[in-house]
Amino acid sequence: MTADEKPAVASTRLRKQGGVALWRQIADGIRQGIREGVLGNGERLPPETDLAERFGVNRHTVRSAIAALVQEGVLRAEQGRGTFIQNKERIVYPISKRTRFSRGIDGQARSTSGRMVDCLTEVASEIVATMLALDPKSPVVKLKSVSLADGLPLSSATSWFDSRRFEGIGKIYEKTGSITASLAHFGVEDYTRRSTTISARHADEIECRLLSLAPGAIVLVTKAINIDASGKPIQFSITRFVADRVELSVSPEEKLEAL
Amino acid sequence: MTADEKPAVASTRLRKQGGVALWRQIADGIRQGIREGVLGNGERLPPETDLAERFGVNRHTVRSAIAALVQEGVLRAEQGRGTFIQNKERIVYPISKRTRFSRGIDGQARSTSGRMVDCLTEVASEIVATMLALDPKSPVVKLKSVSLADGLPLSSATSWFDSRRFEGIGKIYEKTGSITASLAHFGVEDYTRRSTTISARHADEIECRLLSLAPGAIVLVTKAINIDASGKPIQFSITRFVADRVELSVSPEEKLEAL
DNA sequence: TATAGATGTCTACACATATAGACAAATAAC
DNA sequence: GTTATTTGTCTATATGTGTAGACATCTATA
Repeated sequence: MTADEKPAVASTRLRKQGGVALWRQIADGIRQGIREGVLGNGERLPPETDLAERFGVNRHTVRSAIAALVQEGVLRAEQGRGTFIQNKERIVYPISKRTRFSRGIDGQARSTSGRMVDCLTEVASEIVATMLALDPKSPVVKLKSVSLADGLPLSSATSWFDSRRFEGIGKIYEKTGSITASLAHFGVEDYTRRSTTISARHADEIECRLLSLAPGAIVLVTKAINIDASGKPIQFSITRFVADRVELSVSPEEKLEAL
Repeated sequence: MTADEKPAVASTRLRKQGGVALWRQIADGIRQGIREGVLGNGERLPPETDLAERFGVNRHTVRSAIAALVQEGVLRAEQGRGTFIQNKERIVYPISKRTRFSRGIDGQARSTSGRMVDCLTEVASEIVATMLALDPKSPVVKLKSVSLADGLPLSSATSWFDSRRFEGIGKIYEKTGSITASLAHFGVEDYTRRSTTISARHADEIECRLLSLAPGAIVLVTKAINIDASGKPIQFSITRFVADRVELSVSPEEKLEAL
């Protein structure tokens, strides 16, 4: 245990003049290193001078990065002692034929909840009408919500439902905080996922505010269609997951459960 | 056609002091707008003065953003005429039980190819050994490759194979440019995907170089295990997709084909 | 108590980013 | 040809980012 210690924080070489400040690249790097389990909860980060040398930058630059992460709640700095990890594991969110929010992250977080942000009835756009197999310009309910795990925002979702079939679903969701429970209220005993597409991009200002993210954060975007037992689409939703806190897992179907 | 025109480019409000330069945020915004189909191929971008007003920044800042996108090949600027979209559709990459690269994006690109970057035999890390169900420290073949569609880099993958079973797979892949063909060479008639996890992060310097990306670009990272007909893991791979050029699609299993 | 090691604060300077304004050069329409 | 529109280039200035060094302050330990 004398020569070279464990890497602790990966130092992939950084680049200037790319429009992304060095301190932000370093902050992202440290955050990612933590989420990938290089450093565990409560452990001490290497000293600022070490990090500066490792990343090949000035100590002040590292301090800017740390300051940002402290602001985010990822790190905790104590003068004279060091800087420590203040953190949770990245939650694995399974995507399968029977994807459900609360069931999916069950056991990974102490508490989960959904909060309604907005709900209104509107005329279906072309895309929404297609996704829900409705006539063009049918009335639809648009429900925007935020899901939390242990009090931290995990995702923000916008869902569309056939207004004629699910009128007032917003109020039910507001009470229950669960899509599954809300659909059950309208007689949907079971539903399955027909398709999911996944992409990734930077979070915009609204998402940053809604999900408590730092500028430049990444969101995983899923577009999904849920169908009822008869195969009719009942929900089209676009969900934005906080990429730093979530990992999507595409598993084989739960074959037996459907019987 | 007098009052308000179509939005053309979404102008979600920008933020300073976030460590990400305004011109980069604008570049990302325009690029995303294009990929989401707000503006079609060959169409003209609004004039720089308009964009500057729309984004609430100086014209020079917009010009920096456009310059970056021209460098990337997303836009083409012509003095006196305007700035035009120079673009391809985002390719949909399906992930299912029978995921295969060339088959997946078939029809979406005129040509697809795989190029080997590196191949070496190493001792399995703990993770790789677990994923391939091998004894700890077994010898494994590590194969790094880049996949292209129409000549543009689409993804970069690192795959591990049991060295005892697939010795020399690197040379076969180098010739064929196809994992499926290479596996077939070792008697693997068929294989299926057991699991896939998906996450997203910023590309590091190596990935930027390998995939011709601008700094700050996003990669979709999938970790997947493929198994043979008997259920034994034969390939563990980490693939980094260019988020701007790819959308992952999680579809229901192709039920009948397996019969 | 003294010392080493860690974070916190300050100054000074170089370079990148953003704003502001003016004008040149190419294109299209009249 | 003239004009309006649009991209390209230049200067100047203010602010943000990164480097460099010095020193203060807190903590743990000898």
